[in-house]
Amino acid sequence: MGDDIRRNMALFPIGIVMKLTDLTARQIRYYEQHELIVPARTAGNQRLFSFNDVERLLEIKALIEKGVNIAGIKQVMNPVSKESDDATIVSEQSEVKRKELSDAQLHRLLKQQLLEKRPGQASLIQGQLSRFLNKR
DNA sequence: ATTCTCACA
DNA sequence: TGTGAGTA
Repeated sequence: MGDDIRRNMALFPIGIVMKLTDLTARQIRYYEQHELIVPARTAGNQRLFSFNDVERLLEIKALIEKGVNIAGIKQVMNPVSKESDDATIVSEQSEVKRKELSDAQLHRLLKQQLLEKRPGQASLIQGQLSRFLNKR
């Protein structure tokens, strides 16, 4: 799997992930505390999430809605894999260029991401995707 | 304007 | 989990 790195590239800040997953910042940080996700951090201690993180959050959200608690989710979900954690922080550039990335290049990545996922989960993601793209 | 940690009338 | 405080 080559583009595995791309899936683990830390791209977006918590604000975008909130719109992407419909979770509150509180919840996202809470799940991180319980090691359900391990987002990367910028030099300024800002969280940077990857597609993997977002997908995991969507899975977590689905389970939570089914009444599963943190303990249960930890068992159902594979504990954050080995060194596959975000080592590549894509952001941390000039403000302007950062927005360029999260607009043009992001669309390209999102498209690829959707193509590689199975129809079932892909549609699930597209739902969140629409809301994300309608941000302004 | 955003995000972060901490703490609880 | 929400939310406000005080930062970076």
